[in-house]
Order: sequence, then C-alpha cells, then structure tokens
Amino acid sequence: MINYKNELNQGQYEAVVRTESPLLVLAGAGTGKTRVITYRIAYLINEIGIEPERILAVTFTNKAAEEMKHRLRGLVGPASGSVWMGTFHSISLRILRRDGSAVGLKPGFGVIDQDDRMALFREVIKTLKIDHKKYPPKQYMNKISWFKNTPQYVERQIPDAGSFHRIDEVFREYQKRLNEQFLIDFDDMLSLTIRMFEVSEEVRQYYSSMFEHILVDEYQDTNAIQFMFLRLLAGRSGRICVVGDDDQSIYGWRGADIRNILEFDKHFEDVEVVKLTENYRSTADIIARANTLIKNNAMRRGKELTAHLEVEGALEHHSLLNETSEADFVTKMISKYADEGVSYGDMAVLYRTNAQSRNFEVNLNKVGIPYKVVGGTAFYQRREIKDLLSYLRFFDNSFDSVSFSRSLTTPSRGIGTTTIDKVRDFASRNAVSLIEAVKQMFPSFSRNQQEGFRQYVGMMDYLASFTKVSDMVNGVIERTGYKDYVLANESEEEAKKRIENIHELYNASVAFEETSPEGTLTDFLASTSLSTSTDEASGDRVSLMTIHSAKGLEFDTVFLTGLENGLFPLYGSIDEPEQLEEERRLCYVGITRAKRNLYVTCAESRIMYGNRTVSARSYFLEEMGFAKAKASFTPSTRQFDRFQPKARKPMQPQGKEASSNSKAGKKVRHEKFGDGIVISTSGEGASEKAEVFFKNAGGLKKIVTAFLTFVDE
DNA sequence: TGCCGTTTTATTTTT
DNA sequence: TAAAACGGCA
Repeated sequence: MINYKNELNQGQYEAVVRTESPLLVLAGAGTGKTRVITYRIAYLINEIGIEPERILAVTFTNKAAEEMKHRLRGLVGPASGSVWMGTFHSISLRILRRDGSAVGLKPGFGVIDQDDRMALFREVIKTLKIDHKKYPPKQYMNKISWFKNTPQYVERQIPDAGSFHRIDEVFREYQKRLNEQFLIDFDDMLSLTIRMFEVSEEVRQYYSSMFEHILVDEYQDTNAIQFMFLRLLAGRSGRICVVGDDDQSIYGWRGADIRNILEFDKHFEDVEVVKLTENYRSTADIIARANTLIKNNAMRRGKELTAHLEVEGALEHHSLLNETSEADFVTKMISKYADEGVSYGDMAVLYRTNAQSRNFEVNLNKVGIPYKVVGGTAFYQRREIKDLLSYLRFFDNSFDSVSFSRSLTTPSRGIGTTTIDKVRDFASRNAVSLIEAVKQMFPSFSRNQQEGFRQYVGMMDYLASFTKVSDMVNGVIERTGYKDYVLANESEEEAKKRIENIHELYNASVAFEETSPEGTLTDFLASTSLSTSTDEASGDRVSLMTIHSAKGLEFDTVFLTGLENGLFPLYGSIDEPEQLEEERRLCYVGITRAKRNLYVTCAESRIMYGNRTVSARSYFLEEMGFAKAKASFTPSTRQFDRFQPKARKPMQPQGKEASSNSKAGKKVRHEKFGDGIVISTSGEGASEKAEVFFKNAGGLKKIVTAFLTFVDE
C-alpha cells in the first residue's frame, strides 16, 4: 500500500492526484520527475481504478522508458506490464501494426534502418542520374527526414520542388521504393499514425477513448507532429499530464518547439500547473549557481530551484592555459577523487562538442584511468550485426532489396551488383518478391552464379525450419560461418570485439523471447531498429560525453569543460538571442548533473579547426558568478610539450599567447562596422585575425587585427 | 558536364 | 583539420 502523502512532497503530491483536467508539471532538474510519473500511474491504477492498458505513457528514449517500467513495477507489480509505455516511435509502431491498413500498410511491413535508408537514397540518386557529388544523397535524406516531421507530410504533400534540386522527384522515387518493398522509415512511424488518425475517425476514436490517461515525459522536447499526436488522442480537455522543464529544452535545433511547453495552457482547456522546485540531487552551492545562470534567459516560465540535500561538496572554477592543461587538471582531480573513494562510474567529463573528447582520452589513457566515451556507434548499427540481421530481414520480407543485396554479398558468393540490379529490376517490373525473381531468372544465370544463388536460397529454406527467433539468429551465425569470416578478414583484436558483439546479438534475441514470448521475427527486427542503445562498455568507468548526452543523468562529481566564448556558447549562437538561450539552458543542464562536486573549466587557448585560437571566457562563467579566476593549476612545461598535438606551425611562445589573450574582451572600433568586442583571436603577426562581435553591424565578424582600433574604457 | 584543385565552413542527435 | 562547397578549365 502506497502512502502518497508521506512518500511525496506537496508539489509532487498535487502532480499525482490532480487527474481530471490537463496538467502541466514543471519539474526542475532533480525534483523527482520520474517519481511523479510513476506514482501518478500507480495512483490511477490503485486509487482511481483505471485499467493499466488504458494508460499511455510516452518517453523520449528507450532508456527512460525502461527505467520507468522498472520503477513502476516496484510500485504496482505485474500490472505495470500492461501500461502502454514507450517512445513516441515505439507506441506509433504498435498502433500501425494493428491498424496500419487504414493508411495502406501491409500487415507485415518492415522498418528500414538508418544505414539502409541511406543506401536506398544512394540508389535513387543514381537512378535519377543526379550528380551525387554536387548533391549528396545524405542531403536529400536529411531534408526528406525533416520534411516527414512536418504537418505537410502528414497531409500528404510532397517537398516543394523549388526548395532543393529535384527534391520532389527524389521524394517520389524514394517513397515508391519503400512502398514496393513494404517498408516504412523511421519518420513514417509517427507521421503515418497521425495521418491515420486524421483519415480514419474510427481509428482515432478507438485509441482516443482507449487511452483514458496520457502522460508525457520531457515535454519540452516535443516537436510539431508529436504535439499533433497528443492533441488528436487527448482532445482539448483530455486527461493529459505533461512533465517537463522549459529550462532544459536543448533540442530546438532538431525541431523541438519550446512553445509546446511555454504555451501549454493555450493548447488545452482548464489547464492546471504544478511547479516542482525542490531539488534532491545537488548541493546548495550548485543549485545557487544554476539559478543565477538561468535567470538570464527571457524565454522561460520562471522558477527557482531550492536545495534540499544536506551535503557539501566542491564547486570550483579553474581557468587553464590550454586544452592540454585542462585535460591534465581534470585527470588529476579524477585521480584525487578516486583515491578518496569516489568510484569512476560516478564521475563525468562533459563538453560541448565531441571533438573535445580526444584530449581527455589521451590523458586518461596515459594515467590508466578507465573511461568510456558515451555516444559511439549504436549496437545495431555495427557492421557485423547489420550483416547478420540482413539475412533475417530478407527472410522476413522478401521484397526488401537492401537486405537482399547486403546478405547476398556478405560473405561473397560471386554475385555482383550488375546481377543484383537485374534481379531487382525484374522483381520491380513484375511486382514479385526478390526470391521469386531469383527462381524465375535462375536458368539465365551463369554456372557460378547459379551455385551462389542455390546456396543463398538454401539458407532461406534453412531459416524456415525454425520457429524460435533465437534459433534463427543462431542459424544465421553458424551457417554463414560469419565468425570465421571475421577472423579471416580482421585483425585479431578487432575480430575478438566483433565476435563478442555477435554473441551479444544472440543474447539479445534470447532476451527478446523472454520479454515477449508471443513476439515474431518481425517484432524482433522492429525492436532492433527502434533500439539505439550503445552497449556502453560496462564496469566502473569515467564517462566522457557531450552535455546533450548527459541529459537525464547524474554524477557525484562533474567536470564541465571548455567554457569559452565560441565553444560554449558555440560560435554561431553568440549573436542569435534564441540560440544563446538554448546554449545557456545546455549549460544549466550541465551544472545540474552534479550531485556533490562540480568543476567548471575553461582554457585560455585551444586548437580549433587546426589552429591555436585564443578565446575569451564564456559569458556563462560571469553569469554563474565566477569572477575572473586566477590560473590555479599550472602543469610542468614538460607535460605541456609532450601533449601538444602535432601542429604544423610551431607552438607560439607563451608570452605571445598571453599578450594576444589580453585582447579578448577588449572594446574595439572598426571604420565600417563601428564599435565591437573581441571574442577571440587567431593567427599571428600581420595575419592575426580577431573575431569581433559588432552590436550594430550584424554581429560576429572576422577581422584582421590591423584594421581595428582598440578603445580604452 | 565532369573533374580537380582551392576555399570555406565548421555543433549538438534520439528515434 | 576534415569535409563540403566552390570555381575554373577541359
């Protein structure tokens, strides 16, 4: 029996028990967001008597969904399994599997994954005889992916022909091929579901009345069509509860619309709002800095966190000479805390851009501190996994030509692209499956090719002899001899890694059978294309990652690095107020990851884009209340030299660096552009350039220093 | 139209 | 620095 009053604070309690009208829960970092969602679901089931299968809970990542399922199980037991809980995409896919025929989908439709989609675009570009050098397939893919996330696509429009070279044709051809192969892509999952709701009032009504309660996590990250999805299901006055934090909206660049959360009360009727501001994660010092920083944003609903944890820790800012000494410093501190008993897994190094990880890796490696770089290639994207799965994909859907050619050619069977294209062509013209095409064309192949195809078709028949998914996976691994193939073609350590992954794939299939005993091969394949989790090297390791990837995580000790104008906030956002605010929110996210110790660092100079650049301290440092810090850590010259990345130009003498550094932040005047402030400088001598922010002349510009007059205050 | 050398431009990324 | 965009020339 849960005692809601005792186990929740006042705000959380309100957020749990107000179940009758649309509810917006503004949950600051570390204020018990997940707790609210899980308790609310428990409350709905136990106290209100809602059936679990009539509750829909949407998250953004699989990880979040899993975490939530896990915690919900602890509260309500097995009933938790019946709640519809998952990402927008997985929920949509489930709906499409059941009712997709309403938008013309065949029951067993497959989902094309990222790489195969790219391959398909390459084919399309080739067929349409578009110059792939001038117009890279990737651009079409990105533009069309973006387009598919707009209401226009839902309404069956196609991209505007004028917007990009022949994009309408590419779009049509791409769609045609997807249809031919009974495939949908990632973006279709959500868009087609919405289209279906709009096309079929009956289907919409079915789900709308089925889901008596809808809960949404990370609402600040929803985009236009995710909003449509929710509105169609909940209606204007439905029982929808969205939880989010406008101050942690960091995906605007990806289409997330912060107005969804800022204007929630305009989108729904009789909205109630609950603010959660009691933070149980971080020390009071950390919370204070986070608060003063985020106050500088204008686009926010406004709230202030209060610290409720009686723990003290370090909160320091250090300005280092360059990126190497920054890495040195961080490494030393990690060692220090490790000696004090903090486990590596409880420490994280955060940065703005992935390129920054290298210096930390080099240093940690050298000292022998175990670390993991979070955000590498996702498990199911790895080559060996894709190779093996391509057999199963084709077995599952014999129209899938991308999987056909991949599986047919790995390992090589003496059949090349020309033959494959012929088969595809035949299949497409006669509207038969590729297997059928192979059978009909069989006599026309050469002796060698016939042998290759015989083997391949034999493989497919072999797969048909299994019923269990894990047996099929095992069957492919064994019969292709893939492990030997890897051993023969890769270095020993590379092969070892790949073989480990292959075993991991088998494990995943066994785990799949456990969690969904009714699951078919189609379901398993769908789950692999939905999953993007990187199998993070397990064990006790320091995490290195971008702040974006750190969202939702927490660590005892955090190093927030690279606080320099031009890097964080990043170059292009400095003169764009909205973007600068997003950078500031990102910084806020970074700070609030720390539970006990937070170190905020910057470097006076670092190598960026190939040359040493001197940057000014980040605006955010001052906004956080870090006055100009003394250089508190100076590595020995020897270390300094040794870690210097091999630059073409010899290192600038340090004295010079110091002098050019003093220009950053200075006021200057330019004949044409007027007054401005130096952000950073690069180059030296006559070619020395300064990046200057001109208030009245279009913002940031690169100017040769000689054309600038320095103005005294 | 296609190729090659030169110049410009740089994030962040789940599903 | 590396990749993409550009521009000149055949």
